[in-house]
Amino acid sequence: MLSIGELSRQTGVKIPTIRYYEQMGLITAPERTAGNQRRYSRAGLGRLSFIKHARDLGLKIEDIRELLTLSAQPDMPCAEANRIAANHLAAIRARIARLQSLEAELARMSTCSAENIKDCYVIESLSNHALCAKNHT
Amino acid sequence: MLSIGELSRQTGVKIPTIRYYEQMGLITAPERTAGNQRRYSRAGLGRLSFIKHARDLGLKIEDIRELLTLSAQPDMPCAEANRIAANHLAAIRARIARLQSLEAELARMSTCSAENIKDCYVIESLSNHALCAKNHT
DNA sequence: CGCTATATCTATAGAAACTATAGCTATCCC
DNA sequence: GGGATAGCTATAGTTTCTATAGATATAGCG
Repeated sequence: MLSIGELSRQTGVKIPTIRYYEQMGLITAPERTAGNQRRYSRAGLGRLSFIKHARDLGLKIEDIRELLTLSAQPDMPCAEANRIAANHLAAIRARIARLQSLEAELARMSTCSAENIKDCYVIESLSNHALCAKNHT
Repeated sequence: MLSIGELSRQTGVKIPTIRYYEQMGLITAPERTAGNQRRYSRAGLGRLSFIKHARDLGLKIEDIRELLTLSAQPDMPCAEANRIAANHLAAIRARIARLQSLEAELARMSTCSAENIKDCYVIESLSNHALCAKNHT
């Protein structure tokens, strides 16, 4: 049985965020001690880790809720889970592409050695329109 | 002179967002028509594009405010702008790495052809802890 | 010129996903 | 048993927008 603090340490999810998730119905309310403190089981840890992963990977709370609902029904076909994953795949590939062009741009920028702002790559680069259509979503 | 709607179309920033930026002091209040509607100059378009770029690239509003302030002082050294860019570079490289491992994971996931949830990659992958330390920030 | 469809205006509220605060209560450890 | 540390609830604040309502302006057409 884990206290909320331990659960937080083990999952990397902050304490108020755990309580927030409980309030949002993403995790089920855990047992309480006689003194009203939350005590989490191993299953609770697993579920929160699942949520943490999914959040880190950019899934929205509502998507996660769907996945959790799905995963609670082990005999349903997994097409729906696939759909959710595939949706995110497209979005994520777009993000990667954008970030990579940004990376190049920033790398160039941060080597700028101009003496003053008017010749600074950073400013110029952010002002420059030429690459908009290609680089941004 | 551009109306707010045209400015929105040309920059891809939504109208309420433009007004929000004005309220936040990121862009200066533009001229108004006799009937009190905003009319933007070419300079206004440039500035909003700058902001749009920076936001797309993940800079926080406060960072952008700093950059805008800096760029208004063309004789300052650009070390500060460099610092901001370099800061973001590290963060962005980390994000790219994470997203790439996610991409692989999702790509694998979304090819899942299990008949039902209990064998579905998507669910399993999100439940699996083994790769946490490596894949997530 | 007048009319109507479309665009803007302000002010306010709501959304998403947390994060922080205040004031009070449990637990743990020596 | 007494104090440090951790947890409780409820509420408010943060960030970056987005939506709505009700009123006004502007543009295009005949």
